[in-house]
Amino acid sequence: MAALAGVSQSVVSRAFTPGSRIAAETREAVLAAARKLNYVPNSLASSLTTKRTNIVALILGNLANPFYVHVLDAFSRRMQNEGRQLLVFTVEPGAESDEAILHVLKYQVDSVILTAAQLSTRMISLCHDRGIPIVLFNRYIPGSDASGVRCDNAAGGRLMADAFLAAGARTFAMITGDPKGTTSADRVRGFVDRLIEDGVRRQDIIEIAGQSSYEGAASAALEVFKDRGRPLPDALFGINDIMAMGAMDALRHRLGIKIPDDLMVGGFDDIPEGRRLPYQLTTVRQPINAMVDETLNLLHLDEPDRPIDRGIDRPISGRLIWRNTIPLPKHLRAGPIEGHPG
Amino acid sequence: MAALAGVSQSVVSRAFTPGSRIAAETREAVLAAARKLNYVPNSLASSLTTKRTNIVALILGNLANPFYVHVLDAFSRRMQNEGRQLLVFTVEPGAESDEAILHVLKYQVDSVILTAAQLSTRMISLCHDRGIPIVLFNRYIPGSDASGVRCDNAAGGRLMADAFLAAGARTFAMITGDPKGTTSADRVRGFVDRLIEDGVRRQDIIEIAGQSSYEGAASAALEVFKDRGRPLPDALFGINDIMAMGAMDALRHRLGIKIPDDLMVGGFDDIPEGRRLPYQLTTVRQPINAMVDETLNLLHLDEPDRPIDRGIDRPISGRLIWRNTIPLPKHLRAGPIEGHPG
DNA sequence: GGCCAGAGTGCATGCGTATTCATTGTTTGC
DNA sequence: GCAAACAATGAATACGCATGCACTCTGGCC
Repeated sequence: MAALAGVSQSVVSRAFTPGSRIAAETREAVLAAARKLNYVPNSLASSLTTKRTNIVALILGNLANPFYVHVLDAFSRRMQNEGRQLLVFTVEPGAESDEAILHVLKYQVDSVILTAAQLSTRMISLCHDRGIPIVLFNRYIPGSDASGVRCDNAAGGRLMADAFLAAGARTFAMITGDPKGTTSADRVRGFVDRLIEDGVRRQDIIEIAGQSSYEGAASAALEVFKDRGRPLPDALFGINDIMAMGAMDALRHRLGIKIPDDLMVGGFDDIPEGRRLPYQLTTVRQPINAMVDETLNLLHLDEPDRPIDRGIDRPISGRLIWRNTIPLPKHLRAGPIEGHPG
Repeated sequence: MAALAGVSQSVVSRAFTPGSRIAAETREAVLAAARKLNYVPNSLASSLTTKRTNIVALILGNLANPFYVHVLDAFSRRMQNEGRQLLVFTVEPGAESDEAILHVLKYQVDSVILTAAQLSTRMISLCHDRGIPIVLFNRYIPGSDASGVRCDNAAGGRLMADAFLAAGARTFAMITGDPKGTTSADRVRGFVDRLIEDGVRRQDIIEIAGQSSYEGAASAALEVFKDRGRPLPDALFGINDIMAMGAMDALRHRLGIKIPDDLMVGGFDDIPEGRRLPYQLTTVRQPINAMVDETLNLLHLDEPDRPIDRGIDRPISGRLIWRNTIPLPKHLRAGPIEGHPG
């Protein structure tokens, strides 16, 4: 202990606690001594009394989707700026997060951000009972107590349908991911609803189910359209960008399909990878930064004693980003379009 | 405290400590009670006595390079299997990690894995003095006390030179990243040495420096070759896959260069993204799993009292993976080639 | 039947810090 | 100049758990 700096342990503690009763010069002296002795306070020991660890659990399910890498990056930076760190838990894509939560509890994290798969309501109340807020990122669990931040996926699906319709498409395919997740389902719902409203016939909308990954989408798309197994629709909606990219590559390079001439493609997320030259993917942008902000708001990390927000749902609107995989309709060609390269 | 299960606190502690003196049935009873009460031991409190937190710090510099995402994923899975978790620290690419280490110390991590940028020797001894091992992943700091695991980058550079030479290239460009890192420099050194040995003239090897990212490589490559600013060499060595991919896309889509007909391209890392159809990148594979294994070996997480390994350097050989960005020389066309799609 | 070994348990203490309370020294107000 | 308010500090305690030590109880042995 650095009480060898000539003061009591209490004073050392106060020196490192902003806003505590200590003379400015004493604090300086203690900090100087600490620097000399390479002393760093043990924040785990302090958590015994304060009940705050400044550790936030981030449960990740699918690092194969770059979207979640950017989410991780965004959270990590924001947390670090506020003196907190992320404890990362990896869960197999599609698996339950329940076991991960049990480990989370051992570490006394201040709160939990869940980007992965499913979570039983039992685990949610387990955390809530201990005063640990959970925020579901980009998913929600119907009827549960957990709060969530998400893109308004249904509205985003509608935006994509609008884009395709404006470009003249009348037959459609959707390539969808995890059937258990609400995210994919909501996007599909908004998309289909809008098409039906416009008079598209149900049989002109086919669904292709694949693993939620580049490779999953590539092989699923290939399976359906190879050997003229099915006539090509006008438009293909990838339920997220990485799947749209996988499908695009497979169809172009294996089947020689031209995009957007033979087939229009739309994605969802607006991951930076989708902007790259081989893709130039028209997509619905998820406002990651706004979603991260809103998540941090719901967590109320600075107000430990605040009662936990329960069951709050914060849908945030996405925006359509026009690029090259859907021909821009004439009436939109007037001014410069955001995200459009030329 | 769950001592309300009819036993003393010591017994509860022993029930959760494998190998401690406790009757099997007592343990069962305690665990049953714990389950009923949703009790989970506070592993931070126990760290006060045991000096083990089961937390390992992972310092990341560049999540924009998918290679490090895969590294993160691999470490996370391995750690979780052994009951440990990763505490993630994000550092600006190219920045010092010193400040991050200061934060690391607060959390009393069991050890540190560093994949980012530079670290002063002062910080290294700071950790070592506290018994915290550091392993540098894919980098080393000459003359320092820290141990490191890395791909044999110089040898890998030679492999790539071999491949280009075998395919008949005589003029070369390299697109390089972080000038402060040893990784890029070693690959360049091995590459150039081999070329010189083969009689290539120095003026036939140009170096293009860019930000170590897809976008950085794309714009750097474009800058050099646009408007016929320079004659195209026979071959381009991207110091890592993501940069090779960026350069490929820019040159193909902006300048209409055909790969490998107009220009051969080689990468380094063998990230899964490089296998995708638009790239089919010939590259040097970094054996991530072996490197992760070796890192865990050096950490000796199961032997806390073991003296820290100092200054150990573990270079692991990479392997050339032939795909489509370098034409396969005739004498290699006999059998099936690993990684080659057809 | 008496002794001893050993298993199983409880008690007490320590880990490093935050915080309450009491104490001391200092300043303000009249 | 004196009382009262106040600022700064130290002593003591609590946080949740691991662990050394002492104790009890059981069974085995001669």
